[in-house]
Amino acid sequence: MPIDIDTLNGPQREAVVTTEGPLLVLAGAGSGKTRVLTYRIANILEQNLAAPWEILAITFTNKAAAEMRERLAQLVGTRSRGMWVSTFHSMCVRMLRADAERLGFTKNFTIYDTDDLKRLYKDIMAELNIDPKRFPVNQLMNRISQAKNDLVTPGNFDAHDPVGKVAERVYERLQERLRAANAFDFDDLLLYGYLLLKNHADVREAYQDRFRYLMVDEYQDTNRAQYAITQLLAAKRRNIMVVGDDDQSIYSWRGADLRNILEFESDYPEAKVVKLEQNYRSVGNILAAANAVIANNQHRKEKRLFTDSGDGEKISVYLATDERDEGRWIAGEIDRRRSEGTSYNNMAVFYRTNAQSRMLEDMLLRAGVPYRIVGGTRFFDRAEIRDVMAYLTLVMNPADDIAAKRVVNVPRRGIGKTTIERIDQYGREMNMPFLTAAELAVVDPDIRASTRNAVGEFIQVIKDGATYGGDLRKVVEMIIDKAGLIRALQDEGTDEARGRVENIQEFLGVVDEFVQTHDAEESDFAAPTVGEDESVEPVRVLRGDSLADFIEWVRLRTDLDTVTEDGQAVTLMTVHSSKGLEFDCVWVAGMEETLFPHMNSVGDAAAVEEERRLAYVAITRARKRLCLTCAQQRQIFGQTHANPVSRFIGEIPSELRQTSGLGSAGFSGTGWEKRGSRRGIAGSGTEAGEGRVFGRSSASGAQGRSFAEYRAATGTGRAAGSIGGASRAGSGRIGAGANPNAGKKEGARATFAAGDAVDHKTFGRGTVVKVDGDTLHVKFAKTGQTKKLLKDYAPIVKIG
DNA sequence: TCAGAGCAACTTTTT
DNA sequence: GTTGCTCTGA
Ligand SMILES: Nc1ncnc2c1ncn2[C@@H]1O[C@H](COP(=O)(O)OP(=O)(O)OP(=O)(O)O)[C@@H](O)[C@H]1O
Repeated sequence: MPIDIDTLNGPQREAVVTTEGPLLVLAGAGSGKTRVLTYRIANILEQNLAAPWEILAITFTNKAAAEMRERLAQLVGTRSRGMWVSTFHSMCVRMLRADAERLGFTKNFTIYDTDDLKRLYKDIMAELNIDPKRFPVNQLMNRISQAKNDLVTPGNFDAHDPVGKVAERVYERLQERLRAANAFDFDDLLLYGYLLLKNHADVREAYQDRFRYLMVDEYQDTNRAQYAITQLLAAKRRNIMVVGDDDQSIYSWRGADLRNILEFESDYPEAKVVKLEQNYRSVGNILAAANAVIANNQHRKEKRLFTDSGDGEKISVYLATDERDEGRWIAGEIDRRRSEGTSYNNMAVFYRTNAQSRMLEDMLLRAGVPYRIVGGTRFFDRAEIRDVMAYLTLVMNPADDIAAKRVVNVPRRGIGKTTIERIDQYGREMNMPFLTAAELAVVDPDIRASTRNAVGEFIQVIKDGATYGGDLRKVVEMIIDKAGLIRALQDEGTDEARGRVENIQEFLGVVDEFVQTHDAEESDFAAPTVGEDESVEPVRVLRGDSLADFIEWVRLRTDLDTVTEDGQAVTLMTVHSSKGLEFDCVWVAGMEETLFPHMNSVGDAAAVEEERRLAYVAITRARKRLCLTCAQQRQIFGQTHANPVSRFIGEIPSELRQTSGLGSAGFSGTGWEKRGSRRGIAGSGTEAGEGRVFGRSSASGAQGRSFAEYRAATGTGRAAGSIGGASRAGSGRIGAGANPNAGKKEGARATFAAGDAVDHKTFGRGTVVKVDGDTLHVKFAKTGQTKKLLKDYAPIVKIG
């Protein structure tokens, strides 16, 4: 089946058939860059110019990678199987797994996320006697992260300011500690990936020989490390295609450097440049607005961008009185669009900062609009899940001190701060991992016998864990069991503990999901090895049967990766997360000065330009309809601020806009949005036990989303089906609107009376014991306490 | 050694 | 509005 390049326009086709030599596609939003890249790969495969293992495609997120793989499968069927389509970070993990020893690490290294890393920083700062008051951890972390992204190693770190001097010391110690723990942080993946290629010529050549074709999407947001890796990989064959839009560069704070794409032509003087000028995504008005806004940036390459589709509706601007009104209006509009036939999946609400999601969530909840949130607290960030992960990690990598210290006394074994400190210090003096030092502590007569026993017990859990074999799910279950994590929680007997147990059990569901989505068909080609025969097809490695694979998968997973078409729900996310996506209807909330553009950026011309690019990204995600909202006043930090309307709104020509709000104009309420009345969604009651009305687990308190919600959002392909009823039940409860139709009519205008069963977003289920004007007295089952709540404000709905 | 209370700083954006 | 830290009393 030849691929159908007739659906492409002239320049797109040109890019697709230009298979040899460097190629730059620099083009505006929605012009089909990603599509071109995908078709180009399909074409290369179709023409037998390269085998699938000889092609490397880099995307910005894992989700984008998965989508591209899927798209390729549609185009060329099974031929694309096993191809390396991944993010820079994932690719580096693979490279490092193959050759970790060269860098003084072992294959079973751990990847530290921000939370782990912060612990390590605090540890180091205590060790080096650095006062976190004078030198904030975050500041040091940023500084060092920046250095890593710029490929500055501790030896080259040359700072003269006070913070820099301190950072220099911390950086040096950090790398020592990470190496000792056999761990990489996110930035290290790139840094060491680069160093591996740079310093080991034979390894570098193996990669250069393997990959005949190299393609990088979203090239405008690559940082120095990613750029350098790309350069090294492409150096030999120079068959590199990069795709991007300088107007969509929004990650400079993470080290992304526009020069990488702007200077592509000087890096590769023989490069062919293709411009795409037709936008296939948005209607005329939206495109005109985007063009007008971005034109205000001084430092950019002028680009033409047109569309053949009609003007469409005007851009609607809603001036809300406050953030509550804003959310309420958006919910109402979503409802309206939905009744006009747009599915929830084709709608999205964006915001500049994660903190803004709270009010939006609350209002959608009241409106009965199902939503899913991208970002914020993740399921895997919950304490109990992190504990489980720490045990698993430790079994795989006993040198991981952060993990060891995290769970040495979880569940409570009576190992206190003093003992931990003692073991830690001994370990550091003797230059050995915490776990080894702990082993010696078992025979240390200076430590109480009971404590020594407890330490011995802990070590045994880890040692036994390493001997378990077979089925991944079984292994994980056995480790959890041996550690006694569930038992300890059950003994607590509180509702909160029960919620945690539930989460751990749901975590086991994640393991199943992982195993099922990583079957033999999904296996990837093994990493290149030194001296391999180019003509022989590399073996394909199943990356889904080991603890190491699972842990890596969890670590590199982001919430964005969980956005699927499964279930009907509106998507809520930051503008940053929306890059590369598209929706029929888009609402952008918080279009105010100091929020968007953010106050930290105002006053710095370059930063304002980046904010404007961000606005450009937001606007260009919309296919048919765009609404921008702002609030006259808004609570930030618990204080009320009155901010002017964002300059970006003013930059949209007024004839393209239609303004409403501030009072009543343009809003036809239906009654539910009034304070005090609401459409509670009586739980569809699919889950055994307590039905959850809210997206958060009522049993486990307010931290993070419930797994049910998470899973609903994940429900990837086949896994969703195989989890079966549970999964479907889950997807019915993404966010608020359990069943999109439920509660729509009859649930409206709920008032409260004594005896009503209610569900509170934070406190869970309860019963109204008394109604006192606007004040409800609710007795909550979980705490047994009675709380006074203002019925107009509390996130509460009537159930049953 | 540990739990709970009280308090402080926090939020710009993420692989 | 929350999360993580310190302090205190048992
Ligand atoms: N030649 C074409 N004919 C019809 N539709 C097209 C064509 N090219 C692209 N599209 C559609 O336009 C939309 C945008 O394409 P794509 O996501 O590849 O653009 P992009 O340039 O990568 O966008 P952005 O930079 O904004 O992420 C997609 O829905 C795609 O299917």
